[in-house]
Amino acid sequence: MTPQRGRRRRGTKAANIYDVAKKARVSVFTVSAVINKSDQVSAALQRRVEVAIRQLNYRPNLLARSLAKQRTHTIGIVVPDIANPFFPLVVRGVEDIAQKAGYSTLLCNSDNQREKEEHYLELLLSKRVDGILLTMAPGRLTPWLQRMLAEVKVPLVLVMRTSKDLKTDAVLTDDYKGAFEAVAHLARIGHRRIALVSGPLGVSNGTARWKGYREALEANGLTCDPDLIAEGDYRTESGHRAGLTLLPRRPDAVFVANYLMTVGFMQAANEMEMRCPEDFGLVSFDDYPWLRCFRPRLTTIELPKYELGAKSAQLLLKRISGMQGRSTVQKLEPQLRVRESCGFTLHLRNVDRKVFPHDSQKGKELDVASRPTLIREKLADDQPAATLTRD
Amino acid sequence: MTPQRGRRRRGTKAANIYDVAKKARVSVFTVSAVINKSDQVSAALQRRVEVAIRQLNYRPNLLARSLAKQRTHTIGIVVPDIANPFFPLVVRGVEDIAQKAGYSTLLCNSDNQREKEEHYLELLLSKRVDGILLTMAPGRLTPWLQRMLAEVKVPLVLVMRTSKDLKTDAVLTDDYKGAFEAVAHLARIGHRRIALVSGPLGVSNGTARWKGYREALEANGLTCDPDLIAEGDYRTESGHRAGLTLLPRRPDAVFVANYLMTVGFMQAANEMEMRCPEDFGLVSFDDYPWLRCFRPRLTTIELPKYELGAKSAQLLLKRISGMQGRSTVQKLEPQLRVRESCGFTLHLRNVDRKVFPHDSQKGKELDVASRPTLIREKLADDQPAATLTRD
DNA sequence: TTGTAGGCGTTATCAA
DNA sequence: TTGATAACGCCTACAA
Repeated sequence: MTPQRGRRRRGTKAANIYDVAKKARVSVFTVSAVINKSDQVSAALQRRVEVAIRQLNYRPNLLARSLAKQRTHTIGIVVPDIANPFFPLVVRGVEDIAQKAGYSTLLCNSDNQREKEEHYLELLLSKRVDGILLTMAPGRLTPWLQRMLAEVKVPLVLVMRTSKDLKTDAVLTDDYKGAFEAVAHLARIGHRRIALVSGPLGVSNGTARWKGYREALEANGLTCDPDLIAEGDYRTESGHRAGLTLLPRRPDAVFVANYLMTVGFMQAANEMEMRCPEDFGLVSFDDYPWLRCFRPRLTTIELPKYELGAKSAQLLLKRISGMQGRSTVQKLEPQLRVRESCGFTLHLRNVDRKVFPHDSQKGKELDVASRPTLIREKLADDQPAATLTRD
Repeated sequence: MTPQRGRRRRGTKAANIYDVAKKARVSVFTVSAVINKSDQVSAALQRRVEVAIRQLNYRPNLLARSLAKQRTHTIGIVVPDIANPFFPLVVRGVEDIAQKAGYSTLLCNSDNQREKEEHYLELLLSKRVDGILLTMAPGRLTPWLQRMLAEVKVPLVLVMRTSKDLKTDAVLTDDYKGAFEAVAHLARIGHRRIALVSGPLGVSNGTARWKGYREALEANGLTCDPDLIAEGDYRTESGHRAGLTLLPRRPDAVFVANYLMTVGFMQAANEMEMRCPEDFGLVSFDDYPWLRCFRPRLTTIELPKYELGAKSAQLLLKRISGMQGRSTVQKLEPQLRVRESCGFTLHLRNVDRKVFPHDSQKGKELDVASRPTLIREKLADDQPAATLTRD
């Protein structure tokens, strides 16, 4: 009993490969071969098929193809929140690489909630994506899911955060180092009471940045005062709360572990009528193009977001195409970008101005609240012990 | 000849519905009914099936389901660039609504290139998405694709930009009105030579904002000087170029049609050592939380980004579930947020200070370069002829 | 209530 | 080179 494909009510649905075959008076194999450019079709038939395809406005059904080939050419990416300005560039990096390789990207927002995350992971597995990129929510993975991910053998690459529960590939930024540099810089220019607005400690990079902070203090002979530490959740409001708590304790400076919390922190400072860098120095994590043109211009640790996404996707695609070998952890280099929120020039004024010939040439007062752009940048190039940019 | 489903080499591949059926000693129908909660299964069998599902770690293959049901429960969204800070919130709005309705979201970046966009649209059609959200690239749609979109009858909602070529639903912000308000505000506070950094005129909201600018000038008895207009492409670099071109012509103020271009523009101002609002007033389009805490605090036209995405998705889902009726155009309301970049207080200083009792109470000099937060906000509430927020 | 078998649109195997 | 036909995994009319 051969299936009676051809007898479809014409016009109502999209043409399929059988329709094309019939119209071109060939078999479905031939059509399939033409579609997949399998060159083992005579030129004559090839042309006939192509004509039929055009006439019927035929478009291969990738769903059916995926089912047959057991390959969806789709990857899933689960991030906490695409609206957190950190992630768009990461996702863009992913999407660029994926699309070049013929893959589509399914986007999921977990809001850092384990439940949502697991829901999405299951969904992605059900959709039979070829691979998954994951920025894990805090907390531990359900053993359930953990087992499932292992059994199903879908390539999985962790992005930005690692997990004890998942022994897979990961692509990270070196957050320990970044935080260390940030705090070391603050210490170097004379700050003593350095506060921390930390990310959630349930997340690997939260603890990494926290550790960098602590060890940088230690390395600079400063003691770690618990009263100067506040744990946030990487969202604006937690930075705001941290500011309200910390600022009254009069730290010399503060290291804030991500951009959104810095925004909240600055908001708190505004409300309390405290100014940066006059009243407190600040180094923020994660840089954005617009930070160069608003004041106070933030001193930041730049994280290579696009590259992070791109590398993650590249690794994932390699795994998808069968690359074997132990799981890998790549760490990308962060970069200290010195501007004025750290209070650098504030200190310089009292210390040593002759280092900057450029300064006197300009014949201007070195006013922190104005735009000492060139001065700061010049200086950046001479900074030792840190990776700096010419911003 | 019944298909011999059951005889699969066990262990190597995921279990399917036949495996479950066999293990539970029932038919596939029963399994399917259980999976889809079709309640017409006796409790006993139901339990048997559920046990089998658990034992086999069975997970329905949504690919196969989609193929059978002709429904993928997936929508595609094509935006110019998710790394443009405008879009993440839009996408987030979409994703939230979609996921609540059981839909997944395929993300595509067109870079405003017709070619990429069309590539993605075709891909989405081939993937048989149930609907498409599209922020169109400049220029006209290929007649080819145009016809195809019509024939294939996939619900399509335009987001943020309309098109003459596509007679479908659209959800927009009222950009004409927003631009008008922005420029009218500048005129109202005394600026005469008002420049424009426009978006691409090949895009509907580019021309809408441009028109708003022109008519606001007219309404305020100002003439439109072509030398004070620069067309950008919504990206940072074009704003930078516009700044280098426009600033030497000494406009009183400038209206910049989106945030990224404002960033570029401010960068140019920095390089030219010109200050905002002292040397030029500025109103930017599109607001962000962090604009409240860096100086100059930008006066902006806020666009409801999240809502834009959410409404688009809602409309799309309705169409997907069969809603009939003529195509719709929804316009969301923009909102003027007065801060200091427009030069408001600068003018106030010379005009009328008594309006602000709060000011004198504070016993402070009204210094534009510092943080006249409360003053500005107070004032905002009294502003007529514009939708304002208490920021 | 449960089972059977055809259909969804491809790919892939095996003959011819 | 081509053709016929069995997977792929699920849904669902129709039968029992």
